[in-house]
Amino acid sequence: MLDKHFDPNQVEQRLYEAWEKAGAFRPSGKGEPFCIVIPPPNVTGSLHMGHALNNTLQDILVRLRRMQGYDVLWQPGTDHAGIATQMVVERKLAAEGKPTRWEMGREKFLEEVWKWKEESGNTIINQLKRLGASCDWSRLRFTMDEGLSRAVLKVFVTLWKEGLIYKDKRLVNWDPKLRTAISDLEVVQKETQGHLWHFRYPIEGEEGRYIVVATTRPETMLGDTAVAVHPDDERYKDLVGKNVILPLVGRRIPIVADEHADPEKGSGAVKITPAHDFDDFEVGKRHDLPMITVMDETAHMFLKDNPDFLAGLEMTSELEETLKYHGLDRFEARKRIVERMERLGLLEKVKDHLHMVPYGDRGGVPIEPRLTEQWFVDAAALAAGAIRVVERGDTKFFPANWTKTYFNWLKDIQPWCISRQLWWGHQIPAWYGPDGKIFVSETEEEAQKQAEKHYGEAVELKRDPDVLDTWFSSALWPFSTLGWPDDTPELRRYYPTSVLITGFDIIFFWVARMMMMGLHFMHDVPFYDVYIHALVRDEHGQKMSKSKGNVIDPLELIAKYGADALRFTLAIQAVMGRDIRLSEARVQGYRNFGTKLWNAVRFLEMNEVGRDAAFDPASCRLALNRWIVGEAVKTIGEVTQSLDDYRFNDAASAIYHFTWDVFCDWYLELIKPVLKEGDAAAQEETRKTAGWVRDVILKLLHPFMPFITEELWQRTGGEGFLMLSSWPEAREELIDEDAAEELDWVITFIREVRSTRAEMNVPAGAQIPAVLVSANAESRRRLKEWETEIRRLARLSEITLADEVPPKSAQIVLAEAIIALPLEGVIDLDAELKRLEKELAATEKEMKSLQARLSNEKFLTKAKPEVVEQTKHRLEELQTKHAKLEEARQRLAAMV
RNA sequence: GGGCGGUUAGCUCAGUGGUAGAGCACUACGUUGACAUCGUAGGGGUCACUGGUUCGAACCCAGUACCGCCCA
Repeated sequence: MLDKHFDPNQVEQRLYEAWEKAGAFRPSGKGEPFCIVIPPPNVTGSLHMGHALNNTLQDILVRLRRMQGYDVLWQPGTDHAGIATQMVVERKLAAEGKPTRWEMGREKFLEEVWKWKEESGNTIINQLKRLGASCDWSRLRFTMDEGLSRAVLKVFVTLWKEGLIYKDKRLVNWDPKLRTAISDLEVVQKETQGHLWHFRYPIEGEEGRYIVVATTRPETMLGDTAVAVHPDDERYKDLVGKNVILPLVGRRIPIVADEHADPEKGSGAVKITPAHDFDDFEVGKRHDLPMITVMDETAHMFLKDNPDFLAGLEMTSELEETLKYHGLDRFEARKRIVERMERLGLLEKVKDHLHMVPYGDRGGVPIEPRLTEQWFVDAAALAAGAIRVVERGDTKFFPANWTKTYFNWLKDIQPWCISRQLWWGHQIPAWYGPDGKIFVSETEEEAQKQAEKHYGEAVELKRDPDVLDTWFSSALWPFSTLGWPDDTPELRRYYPTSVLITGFDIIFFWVARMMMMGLHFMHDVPFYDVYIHALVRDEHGQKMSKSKGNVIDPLELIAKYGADALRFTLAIQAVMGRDIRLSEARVQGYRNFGTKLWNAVRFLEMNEVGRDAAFDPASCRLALNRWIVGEAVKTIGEVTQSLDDYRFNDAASAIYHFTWDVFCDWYLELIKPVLKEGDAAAQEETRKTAGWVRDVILKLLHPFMPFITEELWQRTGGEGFLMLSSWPEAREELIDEDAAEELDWVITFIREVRSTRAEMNVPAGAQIPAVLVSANAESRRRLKEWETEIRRLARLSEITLADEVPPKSAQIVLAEAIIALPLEGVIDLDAELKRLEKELAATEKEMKSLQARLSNEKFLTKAKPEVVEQTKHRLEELQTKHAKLEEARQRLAAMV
């Protein structure tokens, strides 16, 4: 006998281990392939709500397809997460009082990272298991394991040979805290309240004349190499071609005409610092200006012994003063420069200024554009294919609006900076000869050979110290995890994968790049469908963040309510294209749903409901059973179709509604009399039907709530695992409309009586008689059939037939008949009169609107015939009802 | 500035060109040996606003307002 409640903590781990031990997560090897590759969580990660949602949705699909007989592979793995992991380990070393990475050196540091990875890298995997994720863990991969690293090398070398990877000296986004280049995508713009300083730059040879430039970054002025004005700006026409003397430095720099200068903004003249600003860099290239870097890799001023800075300068006391800024942090330098300019009378004005400041998303400090040599992927070349396949529909986005976002980015794509000045990651397979000549190759030996061939003798090569952007290896994930570059059976069988499930925040970082790489190396899309899910917010719609303190920990909710409850909550709220607001009350509600199911099964168990594999629901004779079978079939159809369309919320709602509102509330209540005192044949049929419907529920619910359903399956003697059983079939021929109509009559009867009793303030415990008046033959038959059930559920002592409504009755219209509740002594006649009048009014209101519609010529001619038919039918029903109600009202009025 | 989304019950949200829905919260009552993590009944909505299309609009279109996100 089952306990009253399901205890997830006792069951989840045991079941999970049993599944895993039995190999239930492995592909069956039979049926059509179905494959999902997991968005690899960072090895540093621990499960947050986003993971919980992402993996719940994947698990739902994977479990569904498995039950449907597909050959399912859910490929798991983790990402080495270059910067994130390196930071975690650095922090750990610092906390332990160990030397910094710079002190211990690259090799030693990497040992520490690997050690950390072995110890802590699987935390999130274990957390995914708690969620119930049915990944094939025997195939767990890591972006830096041997096979995947081989894929990375091969891709890099191939793209290099094809000219799609190149090295270039360009201005890049530099994170001065992490001391590495980062890609455009890793830069976040933050609106910041700053200042716009207006500086006077003296015109050369025109004593006392200045040009005013406005800047938000005074510290960069030391690297100015021009002042730009708009070519059409009348104010400055005569100055173009002249020079200014850069204050504090003494450098002579030209005034150039360039459209970059906006006459509307500030003074209309702008200082140009090509080595510290992306726009200025372009201006510098157009006018062939020198590019002077004035900061080092940590964004401290770099002036002394800086040949670029000092080139052509005369040593003055002014310059000497400026050189004291060497080694200052950029913001301190800014302060001092502003002060000094003011002292010199060169600060015309300062205005508050709201502007965007670029921050590194990992380091959290403003990035400093920096002129360096980096490796780039020619993303534009690869993007063309990635656009084409989505345009053609080879890969579809769900919801479709993300397609546009995807296109917008790809159509304006910039070169992808893939080198990082970090240590943790795939080291770039490039070696340099003594003269700087580059040899790219998968192995050092091969590079040596190339060099020998090139130089005619063996030379010492030096390997590029940089590593690749983490997303470079992630981009290969759908094929590298399946074995590429080897031609493995898995690769042939599961690529392209069926669907990718991920968040919108990594469409550019990951989805687009997988598409580019997949097409280039596999000559086919990496996935047919891309389902983009929303963000999980707190219950007030706030983004969860540590600083706000509103983070809800999925593991806590799992501990409290079970994994099933959390999963169901996320699934039923997973509406396409809309964020999820998660509240604990909701999780609790779905935990209660589990309890409800648990007790329903418990009830069946108490009534000796078993499981008969040979039972065919088509053999049912009782309307009750034919009805519930039909309802179950409809539900099977809805759940299946919804999941096929990625409408997780609709699927979850359908099974929830059927289980609670139909199966528990009505079917189980209605079978109680049968099970207690029905004849043997009816009892047997009902037990078998109930068992069959219970199994349909367990199966339909299993992808959402794997644990409780599996447990119930086991506890009711189910063979094997529920998770490996077959998905139910929606056999439409089992839907019996007559049975549905009959049960609708019964249910309405009970509902109406209950409602009337409550309104008449009949005590809940009181048994009262009812009289069915002017019933036709079919209603009489139904009443005979259902009397026991109706009496029980409506708390009626007896139901008799009559031609007249007994005096002092409450009256309920049910189709052609009236249910009268003689309530002599109990009934409040005025209350009943009011009740009837209220119902009359509602009926009349609806009738009026229908009549208006039906008397509209255009409606009759233009609306769909079935709609017209429906409307007429409904009006007839209402007219009957109205007449009955009116009679009832008059009868009652005569008594008052 | 460009793009996308949102505005429906007290709260959180579904929803479809043809009778406005759920969960939670609320009110009343608790009775039927599955379930009080429950049951029964009930109250509560100008579907943001303004136009348009349509026989008919919460739904389609256009505009406005406010909120959110992404990109520059």
